[in-house]
Amino acid sequence: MLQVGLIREHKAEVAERLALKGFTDKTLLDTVISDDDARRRLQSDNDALLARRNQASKEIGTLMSNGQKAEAKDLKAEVAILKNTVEANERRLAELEISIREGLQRIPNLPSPLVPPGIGADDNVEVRRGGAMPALPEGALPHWDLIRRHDLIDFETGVKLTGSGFPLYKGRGARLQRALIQYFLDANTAAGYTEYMPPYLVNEASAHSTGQLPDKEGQMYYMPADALYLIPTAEVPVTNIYRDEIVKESDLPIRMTAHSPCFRREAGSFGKEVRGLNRVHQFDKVEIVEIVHPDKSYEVLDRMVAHVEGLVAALGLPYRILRLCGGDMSFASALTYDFEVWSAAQGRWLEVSSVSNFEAFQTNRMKLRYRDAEGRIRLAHSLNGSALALPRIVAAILENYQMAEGIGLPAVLHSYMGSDRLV
RNA sequence: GGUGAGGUGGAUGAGUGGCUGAAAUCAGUAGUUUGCUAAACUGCCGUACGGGGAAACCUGUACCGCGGGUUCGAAUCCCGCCCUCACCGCCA
Repeated sequence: MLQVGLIREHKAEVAERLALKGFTDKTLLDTVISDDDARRRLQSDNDALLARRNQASKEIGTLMSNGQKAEAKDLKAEVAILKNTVEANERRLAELEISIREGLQRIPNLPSPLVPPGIGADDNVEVRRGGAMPALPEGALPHWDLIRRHDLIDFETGVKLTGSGFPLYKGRGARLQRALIQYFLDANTAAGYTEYMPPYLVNEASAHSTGQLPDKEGQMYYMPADALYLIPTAEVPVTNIYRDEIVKESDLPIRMTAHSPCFRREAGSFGKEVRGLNRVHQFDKVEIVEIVHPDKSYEVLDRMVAHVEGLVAALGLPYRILRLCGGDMSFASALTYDFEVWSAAQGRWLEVSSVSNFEAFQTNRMKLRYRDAEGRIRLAHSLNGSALALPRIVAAILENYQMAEGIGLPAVLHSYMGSDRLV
Protein backbone atom coordinates (compact mmCIF):
# COMPACT_ATOMS: atom_id res chain seq x y z
CA MET A 1 0.00 0.00 0.00
CA LEU A 2 1.41 3.36 -1.01
CA GLN A 3 1.47 6.25 1.43
CA VAL A 4 -1.07 9.00 0.75
CA GLY A 5 1.57 11.68 1.25
CA LEU A 6 3.62 10.31 -1.62
CA ILE A 7 0.64 10.39 -3.98
CA ARG A 8 -0.31 13.87 -2.86
CA GLU A 9 3.15 15.37 -3.18
CA HIS A 10 4.26 13.69 -6.40
CA LYS A 11 0.99 13.02 -8.16
CA ALA A 12 2.21 13.48 -11.73
CA GLU A 13 5.28 11.33 -11.23
CA VAL A 14 3.30 8.64 -9.42
CA ALA A 15 0.76 8.50 -12.23
CA GLU A 16 3.51 8.27 -14.81
CA ARG A 17 5.30 5.44 -13.05
CA LEU A 18 2.08 3.52 -12.39
CA ALA A 19 1.31 3.66 -16.09
CA LEU A 20 4.33 1.42 -16.58
CA LYS A 21 2.44 -1.23 -14.65
CA GLY A 22 -0.64 -0.71 -16.76
CA PHE A 23 -2.41 1.30 -14.08
CA THR A 24 -4.10 4.31 -15.63
CA ASP A 25 -6.88 5.15 -13.19
CA LYS A 26 -5.93 8.77 -12.46
CA THR A 27 -9.41 9.35 -11.06
CA LEU A 28 -8.64 6.97 -8.24
CA LEU A 29 -5.53 8.95 -7.35
CA ASP A 30 -7.59 12.15 -7.30
CA THR A 31 -10.30 10.56 -5.20
CA VAL A 32 -7.82 9.33 -2.64
CA ILE A 33 -6.24 12.77 -2.39
CA SER A 34 -9.55 14.60 -2.11
CA ASP A 35 -10.85 12.13 0.46
CA ASP A 36 -7.69 12.66 2.43
CA ASP A 37 -8.10 16.42 2.25
CA ALA A 38 -11.66 16.10 3.48
CA ARG A 39 -10.53 13.77 6.24
CA ARG A 40 -7.93 16.24 7.50
CA ARG A 41 -10.30 19.18 7.52
CA LEU A 42 -12.98 17.20 9.27
CA GLN A 43 -10.57 15.90 11.86
CA SER A 44 -9.35 19.41 12.64
CA ASP A 45 -12.90 20.64 13.09
CA ASN A 46 -13.92 17.68 15.14
CA ASP A 47 -10.85 17.78 17.35
CA ALA A 48 -11.74 21.36 18.23
CA LEU A 49 -15.25 20.27 19.26
CA LEU A 50 -13.86 17.42 21.33
CA ALA A 51 -11.43 19.79 22.99
CA ARG A 52 -14.34 22.03 23.92
CA ARG A 53 -16.29 19.04 25.27
CA ASN A 54 -13.36 17.87 27.38
CA GLN A 55 -12.90 21.35 28.78
CA ALA A 56 -16.60 21.73 29.55
CA SER A 57 -16.68 18.33 31.23
CA LYS A 58 -13.87 19.40 33.50
CA GLU A 59 -15.70 22.58 34.38
CA ILE A 60 -18.86 20.65 35.13
CA GLY A 61 -16.89 18.52 37.56
CA THR A 62 -15.62 21.60 39.36
CA LEU A 63 -19.02 23.25 39.41
CA MET A 64 -20.73 20.15 40.75
CA SER A 65 -18.27 19.79 43.58
CA ASN A 66 -18.86 23.47 44.44
CA GLY A 67 -22.59 22.88 44.38
CA GLN A 68 -23.19 25.26 41.44
CA LYS A 69 -25.85 23.05 39.89
CA ALA A 70 -27.45 25.71 37.68
CA GLU A 71 -24.20 26.65 35.94
CA ALA A 72 -23.39 22.99 35.47
CA LYS A 73 -26.74 22.45 33.83
CA ASP A 74 -26.04 25.13 31.23
CA LEU A 75 -22.75 23.50 30.34
CA LYS A 76 -24.36 20.09 30.12
CA ALA A 77 -26.81 21.51 27.63
CA GLU A 78 -23.95 22.86 25.56
CA VAL A 79 -22.17 19.50 25.55
CA ALA A 80 -25.38 17.73 24.59
CA ILE A 81 -25.56 19.86 21.45
CA LEU A 82 -21.90 19.20 20.63
CA LYS A 83 -22.54 15.53 20.95
CA ASN A 84 -24.74 15.27 17.87
CA THR A 85 -22.24 17.08 15.68
CA VAL A 86 -19.38 14.98 17.01
CA GLU A 87 -21.23 11.77 16.32
CA ALA A 88 -22.03 12.81 12.77
CA ASN A 89 -18.43 13.89 12.21
CA GLU A 90 -17.09 10.62 13.50
CA ARG A 91 -19.33 8.60 11.25
CA ARG A 92 -18.20 10.63 8.25
CA LEU A 93 -14.57 10.35 9.36
CA ALA A 94 -14.82 6.58 9.55
CA GLU A 95 -16.34 6.48 6.06
CA LEU A 96 -13.54 8.61 4.68
CA GLU A 97 -10.88 6.46 6.30
CA ILE A 98 -12.38 3.31 4.82
CA SER A 99 -12.69 4.94 1.42
CA ILE A 100 -9.06 6.12 1.51
CA ARG A 101 -7.82 2.73 2.58
CA GLU A 102 -9.83 0.88 -0.03
CA GLY A 103 -8.60 3.30 -2.66
CA LEU A 104 -4.99 2.87 -1.63
CA GLN A 105 -5.33 -0.88 -1.64
CA ARG A 106 -6.30 -0.78 -5.29
CA ILE A 107 -3.19 1.15 -6.30
CA PRO A 108 -0.21 -1.04 -7.14
CA ASN A 109 3.32 -0.39 -5.97
CA LEU A 110 5.44 2.02 -7.94
CA PRO A 111 7.88 0.25 -10.24
CA SER A 112 11.48 1.18 -9.64
CA PRO A 113 13.28 3.22 -12.31
CA LEU A 114 15.11 0.01 -13.30
CA VAL A 115 11.90 -1.66 -14.46
CA PRO A 116 11.81 -2.04 -18.24
CA PRO A 117 8.64 -1.00 -20.10
CA GLY A 118 6.41 -3.71 -21.50
CA ILE A 119 3.10 -5.46 -21.14
CA GLY A 120 3.90 -9.14 -20.83
CA ALA A 121 6.40 -11.96 -20.55
CA ASP A 122 7.91 -11.21 -23.96
CA ASP A 123 9.04 -7.81 -22.76
CA ASN A 124 11.05 -9.06 -19.82
CA VAL A 125 14.74 -8.31 -20.07
CA GLU A 126 17.23 -11.12 -19.78
CA VAL A 127 19.95 -10.02 -17.38
CA ARG A 128 22.25 -13.00 -17.81
CA ARG A 129 22.29 -16.73 -18.19
CA GLY A 130 24.49 -19.47 -16.88
CA GLY A 131 24.94 -23.22 -16.74
CA ALA A 132 25.64 -25.48 -19.67
CA MET A 133 22.90 -26.97 -21.80
CA PRO A 134 22.89 -30.74 -21.30
CA ALA A 135 23.56 -33.21 -24.07
CA LEU A 136 20.52 -35.44 -23.79
CA PRO A 137 20.63 -39.09 -24.76
CA GLU A 138 18.68 -40.50 -27.67
CA GLY A 139 14.97 -40.67 -26.89
CA ALA A 140 15.07 -38.19 -23.99
CA LEU A 141 11.75 -37.93 -22.17
CA PRO A 142 9.84 -35.12 -20.49
CA HIS A 143 9.73 -35.35 -16.70
CA TRP A 144 6.20 -36.77 -16.51
CA ASP A 145 7.32 -39.80 -18.49
CA LEU A 146 10.45 -40.20 -16.40
CA ILE A 147 8.35 -39.95 -13.25
CA ARG A 148 6.11 -42.75 -14.47
CA ARG A 149 8.95 -44.93 -15.69
CA HIS A 150 10.83 -44.72 -12.38
CA ASP A 151 7.75 -44.57 -10.16
CA LEU A 152 8.80 -41.32 -8.46
CA ILE A 153 5.40 -39.70 -8.13
CA ASP A 154 1.98 -41.34 -8.17
CA PHE A 155 -0.28 -38.67 -9.60
CA GLU A 156 -3.24 -41.03 -9.97
CA THR A 157 -3.30 -41.93 -6.31
CA GLY A 158 -2.89 -38.24 -5.47
CA VAL A 159 -6.12 -37.68 -7.38
CA LYS A 160 -7.76 -40.50 -5.44
CA LEU A 161 -6.64 -39.08 -2.11
CA THR A 162 -7.37 -35.44 -2.81
CA GLY A 163 -7.77 -34.36 -6.40
CA SER A 164 -5.67 -33.33 -9.36
CA GLY A 165 -2.65 -31.22 -8.59
CA PHE A 166 -1.86 -33.00 -5.34
CA PRO A 167 1.14 -35.21 -6.13
CA LEU A 168 1.92 -38.26 -4.05
CA TYR A 169 5.71 -38.50 -3.98
CA LYS A 170 7.08 -41.97 -3.60
CA GLY A 171 10.40 -43.75 -2.96
CA ARG A 172 13.33 -41.88 -4.49
CA GLY A 173 10.91 -39.17 -5.57
CA ALA A 174 9.93 -38.53 -1.96
CA ARG A 175 13.55 -38.72 -0.89
CA LEU A 176 14.46 -36.10 -3.48
CA GLN A 177 11.92 -33.69 -1.96
CA ARG A 178 13.45 -34.11 1.45
CA ALA A 179 16.97 -33.75 0.05
CA LEU A 180 16.21 -30.54 -1.81
CA ILE A 181 14.46 -28.97 1.16
CA GLN A 182 17.36 -29.83 3.41
CA TYR A 183 19.96 -28.67 0.93
CA PHE A 184 18.24 -25.32 0.38
CA LEU A 185 17.75 -24.68 4.09
CA ASP A 186 21.37 -25.59 4.79
CA ALA A 187 22.59 -23.26 2.04
CA ASN A 188 20.35 -20.42 3.25
CA THR A 189 21.34 -20.71 6.89
CA ALA A 190 25.00 -20.90 5.83
CA ALA A 191 24.41 -17.58 4.07
CA GLY A 192 23.18 -16.07 7.33
CA TYR A 193 19.41 -16.56 7.17
CA THR A 194 17.70 -17.65 10.36
CA GLU A 195 15.61 -20.76 9.90
CA TYR A 196 11.94 -20.74 10.82
CA MET A 197 9.24 -23.36 10.63
CA PRO A 198 5.98 -21.41 10.42
CA PRO A 199 2.31 -22.34 10.77
CA TYR A 200 0.77 -23.41 7.48
CA LEU A 201 -2.55 -21.77 8.27
CA VAL A 202 -2.84 -18.03 8.80
CA ASN A 203 -5.59 -15.73 9.94
CA GLU A 204 -7.18 -12.97 7.95
CA ALA A 205 -4.94 -10.21 9.31
CA SER A 206 -1.82 -12.03 8.14
CA ALA A 207 -3.25 -12.71 4.70
CA HIS A 208 -4.11 -9.04 4.45
CA SER A 209 -0.79 -7.56 5.33
CA THR A 210 1.22 -9.41 2.71
CA GLY A 211 -1.40 -8.52 0.13
CA GLN A 212 -3.14 -11.86 -0.53
CA LEU A 213 -6.35 -10.23 0.64
CA PRO A 214 -8.46 -8.61 -0.52
CA ASP A 215 -7.74 -9.23 -4.23
CA LYS A 216 -6.30 -12.73 -4.40
CA GLU A 217 -8.85 -14.34 -2.17
CA GLY A 218 -9.71 -16.91 -4.85
CA GLN A 219 -6.13 -18.16 -4.97
CA MET A 220 -6.12 -19.40 -1.39
CA TYR A 221 -7.76 -22.38 0.25
CA TYR A 222 -10.01 -21.20 3.04
CA MET A 223 -11.22 -23.01 6.16
CA PRO A 224 -14.50 -21.29 6.97
CA ALA A 225 -15.05 -23.14 10.24
CA ASP A 226 -12.03 -21.39 11.72
CA ALA A 227 -11.61 -18.41 9.36
CA LEU A 228 -8.10 -19.54 8.41
CA TYR A 229 -6.27 -19.63 5.09
CA LEU A 230 -3.81 -22.28 3.92
CA ILE A 231 -0.65 -20.40 3.06
CA PRO A 232 0.17 -19.95 -0.64
CA THR A 233 3.81 -19.34 0.36
CA ALA A 234 5.89 -19.16 3.54
CA GLU A 235 6.27 -15.47 2.77
CA VAL A 236 2.91 -14.88 4.44
CA PRO A 237 3.61 -16.21 7.96
CA VAL A 238 7.29 -15.30 7.89
CA THR A 239 6.86 -11.66 6.86
CA ASN A 240 4.03 -11.33 9.36
CA ILE A 241 6.33 -12.25 12.23
CA TYR A 242 7.19 -8.55 12.37
CA ARG A 243 3.73 -7.16 11.68
CA ASP A 244 2.90 -4.15 13.90
CA GLU A 245 6.42 -4.04 15.27
CA ILE A 246 8.83 -1.18 15.66
CA VAL A 247 12.31 -2.68 15.56
CA LYS A 248 15.62 -1.10 16.40
CA GLU A 249 17.63 0.16 13.48
CA SER A 250 20.47 -2.04 14.72
CA ASP A 251 18.23 -5.11 14.33
CA LEU A 252 18.26 -4.60 10.57
CA PRO A 253 18.71 -6.45 8.34
CA ILE A 254 16.42 -9.23 9.56
CA ARG A 255 17.10 -12.26 7.40
CA MET A 256 14.78 -15.26 7.56
CA THR A 257 14.30 -18.50 5.70
CA ALA A 258 11.61 -21.13 5.94
CA HIS A 259 10.41 -24.21 4.16
CA SER A 260 6.70 -24.80 3.82
CA PRO A 261 4.24 -26.56 1.64
CA CYS A 262 2.41 -24.01 -0.51
CA PHE A 263 -1.26 -24.33 -1.35
CA ARG A 264 -2.69 -22.63 -4.41
CA ARG A 265 -6.08 -23.10 -5.95
CA GLU A 266 -4.83 -21.98 -9.38
CA ALA A 267 -8.42 -21.62 -10.49
CA GLY A 268 -8.69 -21.44 -14.24
CA SER A 269 -5.40 -23.11 -15.13
CA PHE A 270 -5.53 -25.95 -17.61
CA GLY A 271 -3.85 -27.65 -20.55
CA LYS A 272 -0.26 -28.38 -21.37
CA GLU A 273 0.99 -25.67 -19.02
CA VAL A 274 -0.15 -27.72 -16.05
CA ARG A 275 1.15 -31.10 -17.16
CA GLY A 276 3.29 -33.06 -14.71
CA LEU A 277 4.92 -30.79 -12.16
CA ASN A 278 4.57 -27.58 -14.12
CA ARG A 279 1.65 -26.39 -12.03
CA VAL A 280 0.23 -28.10 -8.96
CA HIS A 281 -2.05 -27.17 -6.05
CA GLN A 282 0.38 -28.24 -3.36
CA PHE A 283 4.12 -27.94 -3.63
CA ASP A 284 7.11 -27.34 -1.42
CA LYS A 285 9.18 -24.21 -1.38
CA VAL A 286 11.98 -22.74 0.66
CA GLU A 287 11.62 -19.00 0.95
CA ILE A 288 13.96 -16.21 1.99
CA VAL A 289 12.62 -12.98 3.46
CA GLU A 290 14.52 -9.87 4.46
CA ILE A 291 13.44 -6.80 6.41
CA VAL A 292 15.97 -4.06 5.74
CA HIS A 293 16.84 -0.39 6.02
CA PRO A 294 15.24 1.53 3.11
CA ASP A 295 18.61 2.83 1.92
CA LYS A 296 19.87 -0.73 1.58
CA SER A 297 17.03 -2.56 -0.12
CA TYR A 298 18.39 -2.51 -3.67
CA GLU A 299 21.80 -3.58 -2.52
CA VAL A 300 20.10 -6.42 -0.63
CA LEU A 301 18.03 -7.33 -3.68
CA ASP A 302 21.24 -7.79 -5.68
CA ARG A 303 22.69 -9.92 -2.92
CA MET A 304 19.55 -12.09 -2.79
CA VAL A 305 19.67 -12.55 -6.55
CA ALA A 306 23.32 -13.58 -6.29
CA HIS A 307 22.46 -16.04 -3.53
CA VAL A 308 19.62 -17.65 -5.49
CA GLU A 309 21.85 -17.76 -8.54
CA GLY A 310 24.39 -19.67 -6.47
CA LEU A 311 21.73 -22.28 -5.61
CA VAL A 312 20.61 -22.76 -9.19
CA ALA A 313 24.18 -22.90 -10.43
CA ALA A 314 25.11 -25.46 -7.76
CA LEU A 315 22.37 -27.71 -9.10
CA GLY A 316 24.08 -27.57 -12.48
CA LEU A 317 20.95 -26.43 -14.28
CA PRO A 318 21.01 -24.06 -17.24
CA TYR A 319 19.29 -20.89 -16.10
CA ARG A 320 18.53 -17.35 -17.04
CA ILE A 321 17.68 -14.33 -14.93
CA LEU A 322 15.01 -11.94 -16.12
CA ARG A 323 14.22 -8.47 -14.98
CA LEU A 324 10.45 -8.29 -15.20
CA CYS A 325 8.84 -5.55 -17.21
CA GLY A 326 6.17 -3.31 -15.75
CA GLY A 327 3.28 -5.30 -17.17
CA ASP A 328 4.53 -8.66 -15.89
CA MET A 329 5.33 -7.63 -12.32
CA SER A 330 3.18 -8.40 -9.33
CA PHE A 331 0.93 -5.78 -7.80
CA ALA A 332 3.12 -5.32 -4.70
CA SER A 333 6.57 -5.42 -6.23
CA ALA A 334 8.85 -2.50 -7.09
CA LEU A 335 11.43 -4.62 -8.88
CA THR A 336 11.42 -8.33 -9.57
CA TYR A 337 13.95 -10.77 -10.96
CA ASP A 338 12.66 -14.13 -12.14
CA PHE A 339 14.84 -17.19 -12.33
CA GLU A 340 14.07 -19.74 -14.99
CA VAL A 341 15.72 -23.10 -15.55
CA TRP A 342 15.85 -24.88 -18.85
CA SER A 343 13.59 -27.88 -19.11
CA ALA A 344 15.58 -29.78 -21.67
CA ALA A 345 13.03 -32.33 -22.78
CA GLN A 346 10.12 -29.90 -22.84
CA GLY A 347 12.31 -27.36 -24.57
CA ARG A 348 11.08 -24.49 -22.44
CA TRP A 349 12.07 -22.27 -19.56
CA LEU A 350 10.43 -22.91 -16.18
CA GLU A 351 10.16 -20.27 -13.48
CA VAL A 352 11.71 -21.51 -10.24
CA SER A 353 12.21 -18.33 -8.28
CA SER A 354 10.99 -14.79 -8.14
CA VAL A 355 13.00 -12.34 -6.09
CA SER A 356 11.37 -9.00 -5.33
CA ASN A 357 11.91 -5.77 -3.54
CA PHE A 358 8.60 -4.49 -2.16
CA GLU A 359 10.16 -1.37 -0.72
CA ALA A 360 7.64 -0.03 1.83
CA PHE A 361 4.55 -1.44 0.11
CA GLN A 362 4.07 -4.42 2.42
CA THR A 363 5.57 -2.79 5.50
CA ASN A 364 3.19 0.16 5.23
CA ARG A 365 0.24 -2.15 5.18
CA MET A 366 1.52 -4.20 8.11
CA LYS A 367 3.00 -1.26 10.06
CA LEU A 368 6.48 -2.75 10.18
CA ARG A 369 8.77 0.09 11.17
CA TYR A 370 12.10 0.87 12.74
CA ARG A 371 13.40 3.70 14.87
CA ASP A 372 16.29 5.55 13.30
CA ALA A 373 19.27 7.21 15.01
CA GLU A 374 17.29 10.43 15.55
CA GLY A 375 14.47 8.47 17.16
CA ARG A 376 12.14 8.91 14.22
CA ILE A 377 9.93 6.04 13.19
CA ARG A 378 10.19 5.00 9.56
CA LEU A 379 8.87 2.17 7.43
CA ALA A 380 11.35 -0.62 6.77
CA HIS A 381 11.63 -2.27 3.36
CA SER A 382 10.77 -5.91 2.77
CA LEU A 383 12.05 -8.32 0.17
CA ASN A 384 11.54 -11.96 -0.55
CA GLY A 385 12.44 -14.68 -2.94
CA SER A 386 12.13 -18.39 -3.49
CA ALA A 387 15.27 -20.29 -2.64
CA LEU A 388 13.88 -22.37 -4.22
CA ALA A 389 10.51 -23.78 -5.34
CA LEU A 390 10.79 -27.53 -5.73
CA PRO A 391 8.50 -28.93 -8.46
CA ARG A 392 10.04 -27.28 -11.48
CA ILE A 393 13.53 -27.81 -10.08
CA VAL A 394 12.65 -31.48 -9.86
CA ALA A 395 11.30 -31.43 -13.41
CA ALA A 396 14.50 -29.85 -14.66
CA ILE A 397 16.77 -32.19 -12.71
CA LEU A 398 14.93 -35.24 -14.06
CA GLU A 399 15.03 -34.07 -17.63
CA ASN A 400 18.54 -32.64 -17.64
CA TYR A 401 20.19 -35.45 -15.70
CA GLN A 402 18.52 -38.32 -17.52
CA MET A 403 20.86 -40.87 -18.98
CA ALA A 404 20.47 -43.79 -21.34
CA GLU A 405 19.63 -45.84 -18.28
CA GLY A 406 18.64 -44.11 -15.04
CA ILE A 407 18.88 -40.53 -13.81
CA GLY A 408 21.90 -38.77 -12.30
CA LEU A 409 22.05 -36.09 -9.62
CA PRO A 410 23.77 -32.75 -9.06
CA ALA A 411 26.89 -33.25 -6.92
CA VAL A 412 25.53 -31.09 -4.08
CA LEU A 413 22.69 -33.59 -3.57
CA HIS A 414 24.78 -36.75 -3.42
CA SER A 415 25.22 -36.73 0.35
CA TYR A 416 21.56 -35.87 0.93
CA MET A 417 20.45 -38.66 -1.39
CA GLY A 418 22.93 -41.22 -0.16
CA SER A 419 23.97 -41.87 -3.74
CA ASP A 420 25.31 -40.16 -6.85
CA ARG A 421 22.25 -41.24 -8.78
CA LEU A 422 18.56 -40.61 -8.36
CA VAL A 423 17.74 -44.00 -9.87
C1' G B 1 -14.83 -30.16 25.18
C1' G B 2 -15.51 -28.65 30.85
C1' U B 3 -14.22 -25.29 34.95
C1' G B 4 -11.69 -21.11 36.81
C1' A B 5 -8.60 -16.70 36.32
C1' G B 6 -7.12 -12.80 33.40
C1' G B 7 -6.14 -9.25 29.04
C1' U B 8 -3.03 -1.80 31.06
C1' G B 9 3.11 1.20 27.73
C1' G B 10 9.38 -3.04 25.38
C1' A B 11 8.72 -6.38 30.21
C1' U B 12 6.70 -6.97 35.23
C1' G B 13 2.69 -4.58 37.38
C1' A B 14 -0.50 -0.50 40.22
C1' G B 15 -4.85 1.77 39.13
C1' U B 16 -13.18 0.71 40.64
C1' G B 17 -16.03 7.50 37.53
C1' G B 18 -12.97 13.67 36.86
C1' C B 19 -6.49 15.28 40.25
C1' U B 20 -4.57 9.05 35.01
C1' G B 21 -1.70 8.95 28.76
C1' A B 22 -1.64 6.30 32.88
C1' A B 23 2.24 4.94 39.61
C1' A B 24 6.39 1.96 40.62
C1' U B 25 10.16 -1.40 39.17
C1' C B 26 13.05 -3.52 35.22
C1' A B 27 14.88 -2.96 30.38
C1' G B 28 16.47 1.01 26.92
C1' U B 29 18.88 5.76 26.19
C1' A B 30 21.84 10.40 27.22
C1' G B 31 24.96 12.27 30.87
C1' U B 32 27.72 12.77 35.78
C1' U B 33 31.07 10.32 38.97
C1' U B 34 34.81 6.45 39.98
C1' G B 35 41.85 4.06 37.57
C1' C B 36 39.31 -0.27 34.02
C1' U B 37 35.06 -3.82 34.25
C1' A B 38 31.08 -3.17 37.30
C1' A B 39 28.25 -0.07 40.40
C1' A B 40 25.91 4.59 41.99
C1' C B 41 23.38 9.06 40.77
C1' U B 42 20.58 12.43 37.29
C1' G B 43 17.62 13.44 32.90
C1' C B 44 14.84 11.28 28.89
C1' C B 45 11.95 7.26 27.35
C1' G B 46 4.14 4.69 24.05
C1' U B 47 1.61 4.97 19.27
C1' A B 48 -1.58 7.08 15.52
C1' C B 49 -3.90 11.06 13.09
C1' G B 50 -4.44 16.51 12.81
C1' G B 51 -2.77 22.06 13.44
C1' G B 52 1.57 25.48 13.78
C1' G B 53 7.05 25.70 12.66
C1' A B 54 12.81 25.67 8.15
C1' A B 55 13.93 22.77 12.29
C1' A B 56 14.47 21.80 17.44
C1' C B 57 9.93 21.90 19.21
C1' C B 58 4.95 23.58 20.61
C1' U B 59 -0.13 22.12 20.37
C1' G B 60 -5.24 19.33 19.64
C1' U B 61 -7.60 14.63 19.48
C1' A B 62 -7.85 9.38 19.93
C1' C B 63 -6.03 4.83 21.96
C1' C B 64 -5.49 0.70 28.65
C1' G B 65 -7.77 -6.91 23.89
C1' C B 66 -12.04 -5.67 20.03
C1' G B 67 -17.06 -3.67 19.29
C1' G B 68 -21.28 -1.36 21.37
C1' G B 69 -23.86 1.08 25.69
C1' U B 70 -24.55 4.28 30.32
C1' U B 71 -22.64 9.35 31.74
C1' C B 72 -21.53 16.28 31.33
C1' G B 73 -17.12 12.97 31.83
C1' A B 74 -15.02 5.80 31.28
C1' A B 75 -8.71 2.11 31.74
C1' U B 76 -12.45 2.22 35.76
C1' C B 77 -19.71 0.76 35.35
C1' C B 78 -23.04 -2.46 31.78
C1' C B 79 -23.64 -5.85 27.31
C1' G B 80 -21.55 -8.79 23.26
C1' C B 81 -17.23 -10.86 21.01
C1' C B 82 -12.06 -12.36 20.65
C1' C B 83 -7.77 -14.05 22.89
C1' U B 84 -4.37 -15.86 26.75
C1' C B 85 -3.19 -18.71 31.03
C1' A B 86 -4.20 -22.70 34.73
C1' C B 87 -6.49 -27.29 35.99
C1' C B 88 -9.49 -31.49 34.23
C1' G B 89 -10.91 -34.49 29.92
C1' C B 90 -9.40 -36.16 25.04
C1' C B 91 -5.33 -36.80 21.69
C1' A B 92 -0.24 -36.84 18.27
